[in-house]
Amino acid sequence: MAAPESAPAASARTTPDATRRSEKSRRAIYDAALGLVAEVGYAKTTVEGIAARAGVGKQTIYRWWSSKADVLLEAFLDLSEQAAREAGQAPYVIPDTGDVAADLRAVLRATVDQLRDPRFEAPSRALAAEGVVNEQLGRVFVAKLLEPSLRLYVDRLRAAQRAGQVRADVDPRIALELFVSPLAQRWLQYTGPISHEYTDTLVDYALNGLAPR
Amino acid sequence: MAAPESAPAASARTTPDATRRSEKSRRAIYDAALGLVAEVGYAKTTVEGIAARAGVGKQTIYRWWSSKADVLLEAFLDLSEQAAREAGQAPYVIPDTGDVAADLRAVLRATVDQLRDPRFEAPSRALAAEGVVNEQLGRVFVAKLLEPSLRLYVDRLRAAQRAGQVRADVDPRIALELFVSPLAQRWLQYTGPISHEYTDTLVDYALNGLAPR
Amino acid sequence: MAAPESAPAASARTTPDATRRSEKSRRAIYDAALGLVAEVGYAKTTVEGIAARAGVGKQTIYRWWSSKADVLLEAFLDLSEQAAREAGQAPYVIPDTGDVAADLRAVLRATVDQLRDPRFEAPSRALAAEGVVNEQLGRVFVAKLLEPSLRLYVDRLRAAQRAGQVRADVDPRIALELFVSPLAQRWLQYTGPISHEYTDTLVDYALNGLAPR
Amino acid sequence: MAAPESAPAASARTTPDATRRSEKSRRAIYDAALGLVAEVGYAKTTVEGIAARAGVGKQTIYRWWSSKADVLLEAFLDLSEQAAREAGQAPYVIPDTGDVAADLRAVLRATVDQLRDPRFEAPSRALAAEGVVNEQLGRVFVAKLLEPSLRLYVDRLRAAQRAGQVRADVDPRIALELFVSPLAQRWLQYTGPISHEYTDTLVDYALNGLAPR
DNA sequence: GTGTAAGCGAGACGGTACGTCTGGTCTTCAT
DNA sequence: ATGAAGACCAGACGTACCGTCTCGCTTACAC
Repeated sequence: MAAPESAPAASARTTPDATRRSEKSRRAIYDAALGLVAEVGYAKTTVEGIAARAGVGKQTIYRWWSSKADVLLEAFLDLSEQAAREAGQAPYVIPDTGDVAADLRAVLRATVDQLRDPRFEAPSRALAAEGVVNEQLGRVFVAKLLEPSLRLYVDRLRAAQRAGQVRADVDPRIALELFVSPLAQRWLQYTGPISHEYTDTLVDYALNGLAPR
Repeated sequence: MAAPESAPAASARTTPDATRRSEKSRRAIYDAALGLVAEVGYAKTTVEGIAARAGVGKQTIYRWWSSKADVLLEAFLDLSEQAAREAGQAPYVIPDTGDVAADLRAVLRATVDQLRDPRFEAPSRALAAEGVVNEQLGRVFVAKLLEPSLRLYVDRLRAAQRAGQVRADVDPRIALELFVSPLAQRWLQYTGPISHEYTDTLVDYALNGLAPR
Repeated sequence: MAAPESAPAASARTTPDATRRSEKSRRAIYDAALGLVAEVGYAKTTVEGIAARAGVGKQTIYRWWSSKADVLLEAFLDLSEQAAREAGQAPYVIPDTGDVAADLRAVLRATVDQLRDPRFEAPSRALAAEGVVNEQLGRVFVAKLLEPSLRLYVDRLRAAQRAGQVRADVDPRIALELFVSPLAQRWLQYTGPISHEYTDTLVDYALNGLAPR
Repeated sequence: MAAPESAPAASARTTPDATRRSEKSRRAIYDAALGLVAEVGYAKTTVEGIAARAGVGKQTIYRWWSSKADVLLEAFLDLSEQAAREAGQAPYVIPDTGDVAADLRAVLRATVDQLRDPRFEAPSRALAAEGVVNEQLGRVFVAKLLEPSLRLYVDRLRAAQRAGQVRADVDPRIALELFVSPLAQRWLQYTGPISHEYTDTLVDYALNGLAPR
């Protein structure tokens, strides 16, 4: 009797051959997806609309992705990688000038600026929202996009611990949330305005504590 | 002068008469909406489905609400009020035992417990997600549900300032974010596990600061 | 044994008290119904629309009539009676000048003129159409509106038989259809144009026969 | 000057491609439409019902037809063609035995039988009714279904004229109405019963005239 | 003259169907 | 065999009316 695995197309719907994949279509789909999300928002972006704008058949999308969220996630990952490459030599690290407070202030100010970049705003907000409600996507979003950035904070805080600027007993992964999460929540949930002063204040409070010294 | 038309309302599509509203239908719609969101999730909850489960005509929903999100928001507000009433005498205030650290730990532990209550989880997550992407709803969600709770922290922190347990120069509205936002983000975005130890740690870090004293 | 009729409200849904009926509303409903049918056609005329235009509650319509068709039928009957009263003393009879051919030509010419009166056209066409598909209404329509007119032809043809102008062995009720039905069909089904010449021809063919003499 | 939009179709909502049309769906829709009209009547037949019974999406109906009446008209035309093909060799002509009276009696008797065939009754009555009130449909109904049949009478009457059995000066198109229209009216409007005796009588009256000879 | 019980205007209600839109699948043809 | 195109089944959308059911509010008859 035949091995249960060797059947070419028993259960699965004949996995497509990735080597024949059209790179042009993939790019066009990414561009269309990001463009539509930026222009009309995530909810009004449809697979049909992406296909039409990309000049692609719907099946070409469904062949390679499972859903609108999936397309957008990959498109956004691609955009991020691209942006990272463009950023060039100043890459995946938080500067270490020796003054952890100043360094954190600087990187948070840069984050504030990026959160306001309309190129990123719509898709990242859309993905974050979908991730809230779609746990599977949310975890991928966090793992692929959020955690890599948070890891930089962990590294910088560890260096600060070695330099004696941060208590040795704090868990850096938790510590970073004291200034990152407030910014994230204000951005995501409109719970308050975002500004350089605000993030500066967060760094101050977090490092020095709310209690008097 | 003879008015040719007695119609008073020019633009609106004849606002319904709220005094004749069926309380029974309203309750049935709330229950159906919350039930469906809990069972099949927000995305698969439809107005048609809510109407069917509530034993109500679709028009009765569209007469009083403008969208699925609107129904769910009100349903959840109602649920919250109801829960608050049931909770009884221990209501809208954070206890003040004189030890601000202990008080914050206690209330955050209670919040952790509530976030895990399946009765609240699905609808509040759904509303939060919708609020991320739908600014109008998001602002209502924050104003009606989030801010009232945050205000309690502001009050407690101010008392702590008066008692000399919190620096007089900190802005309580920002300060509270140091322990509230991390919890919120972990819950919303699955960026990490939630536990009593975790929130205890947040309170410690926030009050004492990350820097050595 | 109790009279089977006198029961006040056993099974029925409490028959309304006709003595208290509002004559003003009845008239307003007739006018609204005829007006709407004339303006937007039967299909787009709704009970709701009639009620709104008549300044009347929907229940006032459903209290006295069973359906849109029923309202319109009565409205049209009322209109016909009114028109008949206006027409004055020369009413329900076909003139008898002694020349049956001339008399039939005259009355058919008058019918042609009436069929073209826009005041009658829309409602009578609408009723006729509804009667085609709704047998109950159709029979009432025929009994109340059509048969009384046909009876006049029967009378006139009988007189002609007595005068020796029409074969004694023909059934007048069938004979009249030879000239009435063609006109009716052309009008109802758009199978051909309607004119005085046309009806004159019908009378000629019917009386003299198609076969050579 | 460059065209800002490549969209070729300005007004139309992208006409569907008829070459890709599903023949299976078309047949299923015809069958469902005729079946429903026969079973529950025209008024209670809905597009939704047709789609459901045909196992077809609603859009597939709206893609190819504009309304319920339109579907039914085509379905009925198709049915008629089919019936004609089945009828086979005995086709589109009225027999000519040399005796015009006998021939007309025979064909009218056949018509009576057909009018009572329940397979035809419901849809043709429904279409006729819709045609009364919807002029556009009515004219198509007449042109496609009625006139072709009437033409046969015209041909037969002309032959009778050549044979000297019908007056040379009568217009056959009008003459045929003397026996066809009465039957049509009785059937459509329930103005009287239909039988072979009745149509025999009509032929007699029409050929020989009402006046004594 | 006052009470009571209808009819009334109004319109909310549970429903059905409308005609449209989108999701995801399947089919056809060109490359 | 992939990809563009788009027809297909499915089903939710928000709207329009259906016929029923309260609501107050006039009437008008009975007391």
